Amino acid sequence: MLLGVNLTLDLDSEVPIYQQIRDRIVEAIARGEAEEGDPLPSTRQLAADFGINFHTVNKAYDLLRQEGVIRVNRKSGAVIRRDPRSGPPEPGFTDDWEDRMRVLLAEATVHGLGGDDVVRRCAAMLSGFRAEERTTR
Amino acid sequence: MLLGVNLTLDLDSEVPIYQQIRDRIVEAIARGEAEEGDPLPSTRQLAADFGINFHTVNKAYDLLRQEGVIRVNRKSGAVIRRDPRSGPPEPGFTDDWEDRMRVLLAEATVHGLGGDDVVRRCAAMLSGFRAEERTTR
Amino acid sequence: MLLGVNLTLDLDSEVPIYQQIRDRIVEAIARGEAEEGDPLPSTRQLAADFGINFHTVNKAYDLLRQEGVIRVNRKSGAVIRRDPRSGPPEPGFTDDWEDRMRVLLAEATVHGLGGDDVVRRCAAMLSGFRAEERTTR
Amino acid sequence: MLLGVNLTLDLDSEVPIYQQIRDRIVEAIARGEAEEGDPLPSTRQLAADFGINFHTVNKAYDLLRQEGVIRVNRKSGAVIRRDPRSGPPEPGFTDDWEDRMRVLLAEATVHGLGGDDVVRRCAAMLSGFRAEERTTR
DNA sequence: GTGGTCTAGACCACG
DNA sequence: GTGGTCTAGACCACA
Repeated sequence: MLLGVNLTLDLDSEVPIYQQIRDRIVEAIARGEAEEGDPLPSTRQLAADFGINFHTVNKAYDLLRQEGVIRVNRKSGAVIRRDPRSGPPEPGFTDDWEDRMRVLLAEATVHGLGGDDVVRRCAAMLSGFRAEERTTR
Repeated sequence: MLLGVNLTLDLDSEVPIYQQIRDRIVEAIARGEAEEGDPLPSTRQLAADFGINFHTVNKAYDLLRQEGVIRVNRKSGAVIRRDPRSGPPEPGFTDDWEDRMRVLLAEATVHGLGGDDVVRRCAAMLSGFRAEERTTR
Repeated sequence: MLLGVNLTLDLDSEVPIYQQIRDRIVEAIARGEAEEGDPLPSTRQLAADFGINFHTVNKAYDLLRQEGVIRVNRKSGAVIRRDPRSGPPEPGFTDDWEDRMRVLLAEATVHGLGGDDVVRRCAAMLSGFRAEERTTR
Repeated sequence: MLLGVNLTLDLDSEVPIYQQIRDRIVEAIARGEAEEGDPLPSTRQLAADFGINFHTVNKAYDLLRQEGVIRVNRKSGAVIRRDPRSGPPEPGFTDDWEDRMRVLLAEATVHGLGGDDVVRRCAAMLSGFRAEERTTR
């Protein structure tokens, strides 16, 4: 699967570019567009595709490597490391994740999104991941 | 309701302090600890309580004001503007919120948190908000 | 304690400069020259002292942060996080450490350093740490 | 003694492959699995066994040759040069070795491994070498 | 004044 | 051809 060509970045966003790259790749893996062992574009290639500096891509890949999402091999570049359904999360991840989720849920609540509505939207997005997964495979 | 005394900030976190203040206040409102019209602590008061610069608190309040969560009067200071169940979210909010939620959900999926587990945790946190709400009123 | 002025770097070494900075700081902490909460020089300051780029120092500090050795605070810069005697090592550290130690011990053995000699030298270096610790405090 | 079949390499490790080969061979010699004059597998043979480039193996052997661990004859290939107990280390080796050991010991100290614990682990690994040595001969 | 981000370009290590 | 290191300088976010 050719990852990288279908990423959409907003170079003017306040969200750092390297963070956007990381987010898009995590989403792509969740959607099942890339599975364990699949290669990512080379840092310089991806940088050229988006007209950004390769160091920026490098930082995104390094972040993904620290998170255990990809492996970086000197020869073949970066490849997907984790399969979406490869066991329970690392201890420590869930706590941090719940903290961030709590803020996001509180925000929805404060802005008038009902609890049922929120849960429905989350479930929809999650099954959206699985639906794409079935299609692209 | 005395908001502010029970805020917990981590001055060494990588999350900006003004963001933490904003997050804690949003959470408190979601939990129903403050309703429309309730006053927030003065910026100088809150800054003194935590030994931080009052400009930092100012920035947090300004962010909340931009988000439509509080109103700032010259005389009476900052007060809660919205009630958690006072109507549907502003147009534009939901799109942005879903973008951020999608990243968080993808992250959970990639790290091996099952969709059912995720939905269950979200629902639990949301009903946690409502439970506290009932108690504190 | 003024850390940084007494670091010695070899800019021509094959060992990356950022790695040398990291190593020297770890050694200084082991020797007790800096304890929990002590500040490190600012990245730009340390870079200027050695005539190197601040990005290089940045990378060293980032490495130390990932290892849990320092905290990086937006206001006050980097400070020592771990105290040399603050509890057992993280799980996973020891395995990796033993792998590296095994190679070093094998190397000594192959080059004719006797096991007793090796153990004696290690013990001497370790008590050297403690001795300095006692002196500088 | 058939060296090479029991080497375990991690092609995805951040440690260069040639370095891993060198490390494994040094460990094998320390364990007494090979003594002075014993042949190493041919570079092409070893490369084929692991599906790696034979230049990589070449680099590892060249490194070992520079370190004085093996001799390379045009005809008979690479053979072990030193016996683990064939005399004192070369001048210069010990200084360099102690520098690297100091870093490793400092790291253990900083991460909370006690000095006694460290010495005990080192002694255990060293006698592990000698135990295997006795068995395999 | 602190660290963080991004760009740009050079050189090296690895395989 | 791949990633890693280092340099250099600009601009921004945070407190």
